[in-house]
Amino acid sequence: MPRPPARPPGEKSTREQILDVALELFTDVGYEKTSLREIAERMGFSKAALYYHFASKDDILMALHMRLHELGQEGFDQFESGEVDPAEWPAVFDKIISRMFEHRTLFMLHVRNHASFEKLHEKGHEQQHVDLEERLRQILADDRVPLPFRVRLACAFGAVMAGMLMSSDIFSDVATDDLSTILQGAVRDLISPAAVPSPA
Amino acid sequence: MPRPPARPPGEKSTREQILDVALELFTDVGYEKTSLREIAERMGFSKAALYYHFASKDDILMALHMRLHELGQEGFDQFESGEVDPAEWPAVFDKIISRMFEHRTLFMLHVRNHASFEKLHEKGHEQQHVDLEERLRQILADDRVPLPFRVRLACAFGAVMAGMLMSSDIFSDVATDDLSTILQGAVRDLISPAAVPSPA
DNA sequence: GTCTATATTTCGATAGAC
DNA sequence: GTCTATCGAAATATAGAC
Repeated sequence: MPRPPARPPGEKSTREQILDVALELFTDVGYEKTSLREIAERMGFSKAALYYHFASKDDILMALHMRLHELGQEGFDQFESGEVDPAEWPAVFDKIISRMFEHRTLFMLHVRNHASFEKLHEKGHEQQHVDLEERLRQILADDRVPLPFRVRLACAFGAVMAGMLMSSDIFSDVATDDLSTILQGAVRDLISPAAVPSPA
Repeated sequence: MPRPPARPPGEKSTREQILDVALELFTDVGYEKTSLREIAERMGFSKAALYYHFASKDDILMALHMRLHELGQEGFDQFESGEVDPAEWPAVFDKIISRMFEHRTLFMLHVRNHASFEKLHEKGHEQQHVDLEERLRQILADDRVPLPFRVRLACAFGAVMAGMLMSSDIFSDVATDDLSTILQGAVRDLISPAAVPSPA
């Protein structure tokens, strides 16, 4: 079989470098507004060269989608395995928040380009994988969990997103560890069982 | 002076109708992906007719920006007027959440098209008004307020956003009043003074 | 206020040489 | 793996009639 590497260790493949550049541009310029010419320019080669590494522009976006998807698998597996025990959620969330922080750009990419990702889903790019967003949707729609709890769970994700968003902006001075700790405390107040009134 | 109306009461002007259509399309298709042809089609007239009501595509987006901006003025004025008394914030937030809920699409438009709005700001579309986002930024950057509190304030906005996002999706069955109440409770847990540990 | 027709630009994608 | 050159599609915007 063909062996791809023969690359100095610790050095990224051209393909991965393209994805890094695309991630940055797509996130703060927007997917539609970012042209392949712009990506190629930053990479130091021509637009056509991109087509050696990716079949299309959509293909680049899809590759970034997979990055997040693989990341999310582990996190969500913890959530869904076994029974839903709300008492455990804060602890589980602590880990999830840390992981989200490490790859916050990836999350922001999705928030900021929601429409483009939906188009991707509709088009021929059918994949047999269960979408990350779809899994969250299922958890939030689970009738066995009281509604206030589920809403607060959604809020928790939103809160972390907002914190991450600001971390690269207003709170950029603050150490990410401190920020992460504050966020964990906030999420605890949101979804710890004591905070959620049980329905009548 | 010229008088515009002569329109049956309760009926919206063509300009406002265009904005309504644009708001919907920009929000769930995306600003860049939405073509003027698509807007015109829904309006029942041709693309060129749009240019009678708006100078450019950007001009439509700007008009929608102003809608949110006017909305935000009142809310933020409460926040900034007088001293910053954290004890009052939860009460103030209750009102703000209600207002945000009424116009949630407008907020989602901004979240989902952040890059496009930034472009608008850079371009020649200089306006003398203080941007809504800029005002929030200033509040969150105010050193007189302890950091954990400010981060939690950011979280509160994120939480409400997430709740609103889901309200048109997973929680679409739930009455908006119920949802609003749950959100208010969640925000209280996030930013009530008791919840925030005072710094050492 | 709305139309048809068209100018202009930009972009994604392909072909084929090296 | 990267290049130059180019095609074809689609979009914004304008001109001028009605």
